[in-house]
Amino acid sequence: MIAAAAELIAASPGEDFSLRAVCDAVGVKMPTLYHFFGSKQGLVDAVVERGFDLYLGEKSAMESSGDPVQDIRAGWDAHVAFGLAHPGFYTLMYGTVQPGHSPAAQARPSEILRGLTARAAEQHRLVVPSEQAAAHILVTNIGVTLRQIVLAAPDPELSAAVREGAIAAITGTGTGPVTERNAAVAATIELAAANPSVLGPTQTQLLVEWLTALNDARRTS
Amino acid sequence: MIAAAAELIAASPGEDFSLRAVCDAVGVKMPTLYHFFGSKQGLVDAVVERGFDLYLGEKSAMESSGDPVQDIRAGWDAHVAFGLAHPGFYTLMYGTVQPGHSPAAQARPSEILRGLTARAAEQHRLVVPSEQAAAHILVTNIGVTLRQIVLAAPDPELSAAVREGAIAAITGTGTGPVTERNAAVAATIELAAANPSVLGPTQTQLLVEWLTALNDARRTS
DNA sequence: TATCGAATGTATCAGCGTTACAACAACGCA
DNA sequence: TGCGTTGTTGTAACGCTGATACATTCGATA
Repeated sequence: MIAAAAELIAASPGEDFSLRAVCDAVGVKMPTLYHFFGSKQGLVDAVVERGFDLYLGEKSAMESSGDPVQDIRAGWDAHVAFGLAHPGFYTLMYGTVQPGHSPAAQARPSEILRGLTARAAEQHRLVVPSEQAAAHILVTNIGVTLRQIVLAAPDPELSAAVREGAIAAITGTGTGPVTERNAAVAATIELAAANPSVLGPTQTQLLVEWLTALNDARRTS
Repeated sequence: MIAAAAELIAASPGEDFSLRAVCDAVGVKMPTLYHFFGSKQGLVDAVVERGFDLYLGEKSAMESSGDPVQDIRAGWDAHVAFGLAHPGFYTLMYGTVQPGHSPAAQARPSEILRGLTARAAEQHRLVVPSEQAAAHILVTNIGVTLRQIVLAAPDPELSAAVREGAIAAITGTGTGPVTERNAAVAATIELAAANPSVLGPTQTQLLVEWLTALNDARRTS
């Protein structure tokens, strides 16, 4: 039944859908639907929940690269790809505007993102608090995805530009503390992490560890 | 009549509104409304148009600072402020998801923004094409505004951080200039060489070699 | 004054989300 | 085997929605 509703939603993204159409598609009458979901919002919530399951299913399929910032990059692209592939779902998940009521299921992807920014913060690679970095990434990621859906015009170049801009903003490779001496180390870490093919993944990993140690020593001195 | 509709929309942002409620508020019957607006979407379009008029009215009240990037900053803040002040309007203007159909009135603010980025480009202050810079600013500005409305949690700090991140991304004050990155790597090499006790002499030497390779790879790319 | 078109009220339609109520099946228990 | 309880489903209806056909009124123009 959820599948039928999802199909109708996917068939006309952004449009509203009729409970009776869902019932007809399943071959059931309306009280049955109300017995299980209680209201239309209940059905929508169930569909959204399934949407997040689908999203997280796709996302968890990709293993971690070991580098949190690289994982943020991959997560960003997966986020955009999911939104463009399932605009109906995505609209319900992130595009519905009801001040105060935000789907509880949104917490799960946000938690993953916060985990990544927290790891990045542990490595002293963020120039803003971990929470704000996660919010920064999330809000720009949602913004670029929703905009592409609204305009019905995928723009991978814009998505990549916004992604790198956001990452640069939270890692401080450009904005604020350029004058600080350890900013140079932070920028170098980012440069190495963003180009793992130059030294190879293993040496890059080691390099990042060394630079982190160097940065820590500098901070404590 | 548009005012009455606007009032109802403002009264319950994100919610749908009833044409009959509008008619009752104005003291008129439905055929009158349909005579002037043709359909509900027609009324909504008229309200959106008025919303943009209001928005541009506020915006044009502030004079240009003479610096296009500073104007982009001011425009960003005005955009967010308008969205938070009139979430109902803003949702209709930028938050409705109907692939293919985007309000024509959106073109006006976008035109202003494109004018600013074009001026910035003339001054050689952008590292991306003028059009992409405008899209970058717009998409992040909308994203941060919509998100604050959805969460019903104004966050000026986040807005400012995203704003500076976006501006840094298009002006290249952070990510772009290769020379700056090379300078960062070079500075890190000096730092490591000056503190061989942190990693030990052998690892420090290896680190310097790697960083040199990384710097060369960056320079040639 | 006569006429035409714009503006407006009356009444109605199909469709929507939601619900009260009755009918039915499946189960534990005597 | 028979009974009652519980969970599920169909019938019918309510009030509301956006939208429309039709008759009517009003004002400007010729």
